[in-house]
Amino acid sequence: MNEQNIIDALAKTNLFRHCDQHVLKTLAQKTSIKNLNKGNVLFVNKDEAALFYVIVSGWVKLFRETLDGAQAVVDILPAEHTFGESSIFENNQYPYTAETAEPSTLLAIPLELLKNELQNNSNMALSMLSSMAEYRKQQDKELEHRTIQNAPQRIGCFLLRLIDQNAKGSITIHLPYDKTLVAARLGMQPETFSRALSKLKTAVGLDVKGASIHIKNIQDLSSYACSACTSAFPCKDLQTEK
Amino acid sequence: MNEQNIIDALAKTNLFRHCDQHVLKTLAQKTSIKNLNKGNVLFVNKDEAALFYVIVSGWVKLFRETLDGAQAVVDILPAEHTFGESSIFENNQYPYTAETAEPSTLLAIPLELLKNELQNNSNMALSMLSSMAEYRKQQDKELEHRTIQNAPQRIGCFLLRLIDQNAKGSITIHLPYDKTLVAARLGMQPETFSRALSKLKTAVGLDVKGASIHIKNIQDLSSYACSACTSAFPCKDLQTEK
DNA sequence: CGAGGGTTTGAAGTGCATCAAATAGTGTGG
DNA sequence: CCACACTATTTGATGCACTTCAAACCCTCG
Repeated sequence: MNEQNIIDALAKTNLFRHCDQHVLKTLAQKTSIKNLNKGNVLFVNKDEAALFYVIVSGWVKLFRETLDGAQAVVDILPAEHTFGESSIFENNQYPYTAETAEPSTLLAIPLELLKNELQNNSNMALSMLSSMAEYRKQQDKELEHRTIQNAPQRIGCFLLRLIDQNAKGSITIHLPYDKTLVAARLGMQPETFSRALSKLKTAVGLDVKGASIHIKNIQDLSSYACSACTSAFPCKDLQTEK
Repeated sequence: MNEQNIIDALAKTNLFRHCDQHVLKTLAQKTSIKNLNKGNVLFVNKDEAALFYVIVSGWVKLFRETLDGAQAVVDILPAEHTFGESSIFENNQYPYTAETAEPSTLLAIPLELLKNELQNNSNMALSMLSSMAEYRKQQDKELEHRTIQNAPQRIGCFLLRLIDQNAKGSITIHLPYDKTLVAARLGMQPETFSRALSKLKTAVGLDVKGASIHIKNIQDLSSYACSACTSAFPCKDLQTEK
C-alpha cells in the first residue's frame, strides 16, 4: 500500500469523506499499515488511547468483559469503518477491547492528529459529528432489536442488512465471519443461533450450506423479521456494508 | 421564567455548557417555554423536525413503536438534558416519539438556530460532539446491560445511578417515575419488575414503600448489581442525574 | 364512595441458556 | 492422501428467567 492507497482508504470512511486531499495527505504520512491475522488484539478496554484505526479490509470485533469472563460484543465492524477515535472524548481511554475477527488490513493513525484537526478545522468536527450521529443511530436500533425481536427475527434482520438494498427476489449471501461470532454480535448463544437459524429456515425458506445462505424470497424474509421492528426493509440507514 | 432563567437553564446542559453568553442570549430570544402535564406528546417518530428541546424540570420518555403496538423505550431523560437535536443528522426527521413522563417544564428551540451556530461556531460543533459522545457511551452501556445483567441486577444498577456518587452506607431514594415506566426503561414487563424488585429486596436488603426505597447498604447493592457489568460502582459516567 | 390506573400476585407457557455429547469441518504432519 | 487434533457447529435434554394472561389489591382523586 502506498500513500495514495492510504488516502483513498481514508476517503471512503464517513469520518473523512468530506476532507480535503491535503488533510488526508497529512494523515496518511503518519499512518502505519497493519496486516493482521484473525484473533489479533489491537488494544484493551481502558487502555490509554494513542491511536485510532481504519479498517481497509476484514472485520474487527469490539467488546468488553466482566470480571467473571462474560463478554458483551459492542459491534463487529467491516471495511471502511473507523474505531477507537471516540476515546478522544473518553479521557483518552479506549471504551472497549478491539480484536480482528478475520484476517484484516488496518490503518493506525495517531489520535493527536485527529485532535489537532478537530481544533483547527471546523469541517472536521462536523464530519465527525455526522459520522458519530450515524453510528449512534445504528446502536440505538440495536437496542431496540434486543428489546422487541426474538432470536430468529434478529438473525433475519442481520441477513437483510448483509444484502444489497436493491436486491429483489432471491439471492445467496455468505456469512462474513464465524457463526459463533454472529451469535455473540446478536446477543445470543451459539446453540440458540443454530436452532434459531433452522427455525428461520423453515419459516421463510432458506438453504443453508455452511456459511453460505440462499434466500429464496427476500420479501418473505423481511416481512418475517421486520414485523417486529420500527422500520421496514430496506432499512437504509442500517446497512452493515455501505 | 424570564430570559435570564432560560439562559441559565441552557448553560446547564452538556450541549451549551461552554457557550458564550451572547450565543445563549440569541438562542433564548427564540426559545419558547412549555409547561406540560404528564403524557403530553411533543413529537412523533419520523415527524419533520423543526424544534429541539431542553428539559428544565420533569422527565421525558423517548420511544418508538412497531406496527403491532410493541414499544421500545429509547431513554427517559431528566432535567438538564436535551433531545431532538440529533434530527439535524437524520434528514430532519425525529428518530423517536417524545412524551412527558411526568409534569415537566421544557424549552423549545428552533433547530435552524442550532444548525447556524454549528456552521458558524466551531466550538459549538465540538460541544455537540462531546455531548453526543457522552450520550453514546451511556447507550452503549445500556446495550451491555441488556446482554449481561438479569432483571434484578438491572434494577440494582438503575437504583445506584439514582444515587449521589459520594453516598456511603445507607440512603433513601425515590423512584422518579412510575414503576411501569422504570420497567419499560429497563426492557422488562411490569410484572417482572415487581418480582425482580422483591428478589433484590431480600438479596441485598431494601425497604420498599411505594416509590420510596431505602437501601440499607450501598456496598451490598453494588456488589450484587455490578458483578455483571464491565465497570463498577460508582460508575461515574453513567449517572442519570448530573 | 366509587372509578380507574398503577401494582402485585398467581398460574401456566415460552424462549433462551446451560450442560453434555455427537458430528462436521479444517488444518496439520506423516 | 490419510489419520489425527482441534475447532466450529449441531443436537438433545433439562432448567431457569422472563412473559403472558388473569385476577386481586391498592391508592389516589374526583
